[in-house]
Amino acid sequence: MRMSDIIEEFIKDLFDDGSDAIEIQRNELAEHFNCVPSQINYVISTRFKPSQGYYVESRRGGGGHITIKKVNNDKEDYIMHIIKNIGDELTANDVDILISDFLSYDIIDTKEAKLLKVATSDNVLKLSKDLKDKVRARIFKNMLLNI
Amino acid sequence: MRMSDIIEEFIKDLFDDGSDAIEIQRNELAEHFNCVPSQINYVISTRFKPSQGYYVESRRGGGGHITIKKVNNDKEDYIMHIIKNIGDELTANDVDILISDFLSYDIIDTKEAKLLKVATSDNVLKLSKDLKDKVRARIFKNMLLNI
DNA sequence: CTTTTTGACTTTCTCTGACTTTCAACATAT
DNA sequence: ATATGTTGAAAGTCAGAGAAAGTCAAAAAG
Repeated sequence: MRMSDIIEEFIKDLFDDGSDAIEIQRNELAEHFNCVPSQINYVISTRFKPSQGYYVESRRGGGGHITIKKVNNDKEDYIMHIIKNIGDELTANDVDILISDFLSYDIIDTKEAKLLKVATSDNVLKLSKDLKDKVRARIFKNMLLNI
Repeated sequence: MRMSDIIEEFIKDLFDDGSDAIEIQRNELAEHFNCVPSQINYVISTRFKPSQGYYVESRRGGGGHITIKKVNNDKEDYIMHIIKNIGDELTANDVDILISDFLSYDIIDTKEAKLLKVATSDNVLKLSKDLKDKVRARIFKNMLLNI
């Protein structure tokens, strides 16, 4: 079996504890596998591309490291699923419930939550009941699509 | 973990009581972390730059010290200024112009831009002309307040 | 030919210490 | 009493050493 495949597998196993980001040290890992450090770069650039669902960051210098994040696209699936299930109308209360769900599933961050909430709040819309819930549904779904 | 990161964190924790300015003594801090004093300068110059929202002053000599102030960059002032100058109504075109200004001044990022735009677009609001521009103005201003 | 492996060279970030500058307090001379 | 000099206690600067990671092209393997 190829070195690269072994290293790939090793790195992927690091995600097994359920964390969505792991950190490695290039030299340390290279030493562990008895290969040159740049082999690690090779593995990362061929096996942990964005198109494969990973996002990579790094820092050089003393205490430097490489961080690999798993970007789960279940997020998008989940959002699409929600959007499909939101009808033509949405109350402010519905929005609150959805937002707190999203937050607890890490679908959105707190800033996005605030924006969603404020853009769809009764005070901001200030429309008649029948219009309000319809406009709110449209704004909410369209914003979600862009998160 | 790097020395610099630890010192950075320590200093940032000093702000935790809500104060917007803290004072340290370079030598004392260096001693506390068992590093050379100039390491403190390094941390300050790399982690407490104006672009990161901090303003630093110091005094040498007996009883000298370093003061670090948290400055809310004029980003907020600018946003407030804009909000005040937006009237009761706002067209989709106005929004486009404002958004591209914000982007070029780094007041918002592209994601926020998308959310602002989508939440205020004609297609999403789908309201009569007179209502539309009023609702749009309210949504836009309130979202801006939360960015 | 394509993918993998290797290593020489580069870039970035951190840490350190020697040397410099500034300030306040105290001392001395006019 | 005022001005000047001295000293010690800070903080500042800067360049070099060290610690990672990045790049790229040649060699090797498949």
